[in-house]
Amino acid sequence: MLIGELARQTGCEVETIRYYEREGLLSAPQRSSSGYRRYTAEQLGELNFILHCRSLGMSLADIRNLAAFKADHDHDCEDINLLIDQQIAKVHQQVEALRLLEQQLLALRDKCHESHAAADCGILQTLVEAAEGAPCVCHTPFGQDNHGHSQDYDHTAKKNGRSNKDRP
Amino acid sequence: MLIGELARQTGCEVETIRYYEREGLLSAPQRSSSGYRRYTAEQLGELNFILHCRSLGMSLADIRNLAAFKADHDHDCEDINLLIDQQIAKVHQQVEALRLLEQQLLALRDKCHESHAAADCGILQTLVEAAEGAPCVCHTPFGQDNHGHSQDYDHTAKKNGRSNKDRP
DNA sequence: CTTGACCCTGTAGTGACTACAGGGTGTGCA
DNA sequence: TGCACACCCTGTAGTCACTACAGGGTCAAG
Ligand SMILES: [Zn+2]
Ligand SMILES: [Zn+2]
Ligand SMILES: [Zn+2]
Ligand SMILES: [Zn+2]
Repeated sequence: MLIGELARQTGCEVETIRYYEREGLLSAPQRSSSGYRRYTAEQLGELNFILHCRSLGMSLADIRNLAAFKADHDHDCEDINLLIDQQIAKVHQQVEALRLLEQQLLALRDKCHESHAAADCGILQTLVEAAEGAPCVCHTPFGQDNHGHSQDYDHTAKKNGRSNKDRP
Repeated sequence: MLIGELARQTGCEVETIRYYEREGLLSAPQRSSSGYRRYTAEQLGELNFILHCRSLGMSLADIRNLAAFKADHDHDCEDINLLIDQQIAKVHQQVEALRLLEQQLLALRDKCHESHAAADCGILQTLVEAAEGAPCVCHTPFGQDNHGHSQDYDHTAKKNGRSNKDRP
């Protein structure tokens, strides 16, 4: 099977397959005399495994780990569970963050109903005033006194909690 | 005000401020004789505006547009509403996609309860069998006959209805 | 013998930053 | 005066998971 056929069977693009090989996720296939990649059913399974994991939102690093666990049959599956649990936690946090975001955007959207000049637009006014330190519908949940607003939408929280001196 | 002070007041990192200037989001400040950037209260507001919009999940391109609308006072605010509505739609789609993802991960997690060898792990078995074409708990919602599974987790959907990488 | 579909490698681009390298500037203290 | 040290500058390259070429080679059909 050539790469184009594998791409057709998996729904994965040719360049992505080559990328996975470069990244060491997909084992390097045999080559024809002219250098064409020749795939077997085994590699079809390998690629489907990767695509399945990707569809569950796993990073390529996670998938590499998972593939290593898969190869090491006697290894305890505790690490697999940990990986899945971390993935669940990550996704859950993202859901929560995005739900909050949606509420904030809806509150902001509610500031403008009918068409008018930008200078009078409640949305723009809210954004400009918030930039000057005023409380805003989007980041002031419910009649909350909000001094020093600019520190409140903690954009550093998105990274990992604290920002300044963290080194990965 | 030098760049470090602006960073302290906004909670934005120095390199990010320079990045915003390079990207044309923040107007270029005056320079001291030695080339140091000197910021005024106006630019503090500009930066807070950007950070506020970023905290609402807007892209830098959206923020650039919004800033242009802000400058053009007589422009109709219809475009602003459109931008916000699109942002809401985008976030909503992400929430839905991630909620589905969470359910899929929980279903998969449910395949393993107690610690055992990787070879016997229900999670790994599910993933391997799914790669071979079998239906899987994560992508077969409810006793559904699922032939040709590999086409089902439509990885192309990520292009339009983006999955999880947007909000790290 | 040409057309066109397919294959190869290698490089560069995406978004929104982050992390240096390698240098210059300004202030306080002995 | 010398020096430490905090801060500033530019420019480049890295992150992640691809995607998009450029510029070439291979192969079967007509
Ligand atoms: Zn309006
Ligand atoms: Zn707000
Ligand atoms: Zn298990
Ligand atoms: Zn599945």
